[in-house]
Amino acid sequence: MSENDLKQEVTDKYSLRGRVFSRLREDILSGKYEEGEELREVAIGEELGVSRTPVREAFRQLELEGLIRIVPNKGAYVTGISAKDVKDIYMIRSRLEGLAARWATEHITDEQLEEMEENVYLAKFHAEKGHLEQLAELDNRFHEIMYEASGSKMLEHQLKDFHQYVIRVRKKTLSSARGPKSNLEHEGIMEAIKARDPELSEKLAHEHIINAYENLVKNGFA
Amino acid sequence: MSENDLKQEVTDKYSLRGRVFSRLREDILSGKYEEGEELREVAIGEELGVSRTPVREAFRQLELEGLIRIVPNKGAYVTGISAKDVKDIYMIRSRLEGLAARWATEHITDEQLEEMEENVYLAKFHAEKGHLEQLAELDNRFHEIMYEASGSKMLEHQLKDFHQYVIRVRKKTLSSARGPKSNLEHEGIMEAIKARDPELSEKLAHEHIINAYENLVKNGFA
DNA sequence: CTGTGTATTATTGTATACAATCAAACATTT
DNA sequence: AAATGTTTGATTGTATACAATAATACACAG
Repeated sequence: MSENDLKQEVTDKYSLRGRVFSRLREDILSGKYEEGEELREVAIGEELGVSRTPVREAFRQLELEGLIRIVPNKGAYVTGISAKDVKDIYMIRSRLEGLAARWATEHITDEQLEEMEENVYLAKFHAEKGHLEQLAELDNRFHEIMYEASGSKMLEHQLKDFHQYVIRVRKKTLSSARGPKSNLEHEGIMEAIKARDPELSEKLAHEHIINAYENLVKNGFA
Repeated sequence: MSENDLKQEVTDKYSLRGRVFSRLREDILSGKYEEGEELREVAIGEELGVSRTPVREAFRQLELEGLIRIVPNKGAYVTGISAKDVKDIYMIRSRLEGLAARWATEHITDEQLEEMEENVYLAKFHAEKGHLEQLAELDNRFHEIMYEASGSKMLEHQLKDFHQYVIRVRKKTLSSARGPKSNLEHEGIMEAIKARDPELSEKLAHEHIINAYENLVKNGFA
């Protein structure tokens, strides 16, 4: 719910521009458009059945989201992320996720905690079955719950912005099978939150992201 | 230099849209347009002598920057920042500035270190003279140097995004005279960087932002 | 007088027409 | 043949015209 809360502000999915924005966003993150590829206004417009105007406006937004780079009078190009960028992102996230965990410890509601428990429980099931797809989905959701539980729109916004990069990186590394271990760490964070121990939850959430990054490196990411 | 580096990508100051964007940004941050005020496309366009098209595109960008909020089919409104938002921003910044200081310790160049020393030295002078305007300017610049010295475009981008909020808050509190104390803390951070002590520089930079926030609260910010 | 429905008007959303810019192919000169 | 100038086509930048939407004022029924 709160997922859409923020997004709708920005994407406005009932306007053409909003639909173009969402669609392009998806297509870039899913890898349909590759790094460095040029996006032409008319081509995109024709493909989606709209004029250049909404496409251009969507471009401006995608640029600020960091997904494309617009060179004046030339064109729009899908941005690449360097290995250094990825490392920086994970390090920044490690700090912010720690903060989110701390705040979640202080503000989480009973409903949110319940969803978290359900999430961890379900993930354990899918981990045993080897359902990587569902596992990735639950992983994403776990973090979102924590962002929402932090009670900070500002922090939630920041972290969700980063999340798109994480998705892109996952596509590249073909979602390495860290699932089970990741879920164990989620459980640890959750227990710290339940125990109302902000110090511990922050520490664990911080380490969780560091571990995720190290796994990424181990699995051959540049 | 690197200041414009990032900004130009986004603002493109030689296009009408870029000029509209920069101008509106300034006007909102300077307080010309107040919180909640509605911005009409034609009115802004007429004032700046351009059509609605570049204005609309600028609006989309300002929305993602968090300066205005666009309600579909209704209008664009200057966003307000709540006391809670300000607190969250400072807490988030405290983490990220700490990280910036740590990375700066590892990557700072001789030139950057020199500019930092000059900055602290000059600030000491202006602090004695009571030149609040220059002091604020040098304060901003100190942080920018640190961002640049961090060697991380990602982190630099994040922190500069937040900076606009800091400017807005300053306008509200009429820049309380924390100048001298702040500069002393800058000096401490710089010394830690010079001593190549990432642990210490991170800790000091972190505390620096916390102190800035507490001063804000003490000086009557809600 | 109150509440509801309708017309009016202002404003945003989208499409299109025109201007400016850039890149590449071609021609021209040395 | 190499370097430079020029034309051409494609693409973005901007302005304007038209469509859709929302808020307001007003009329009218109860």
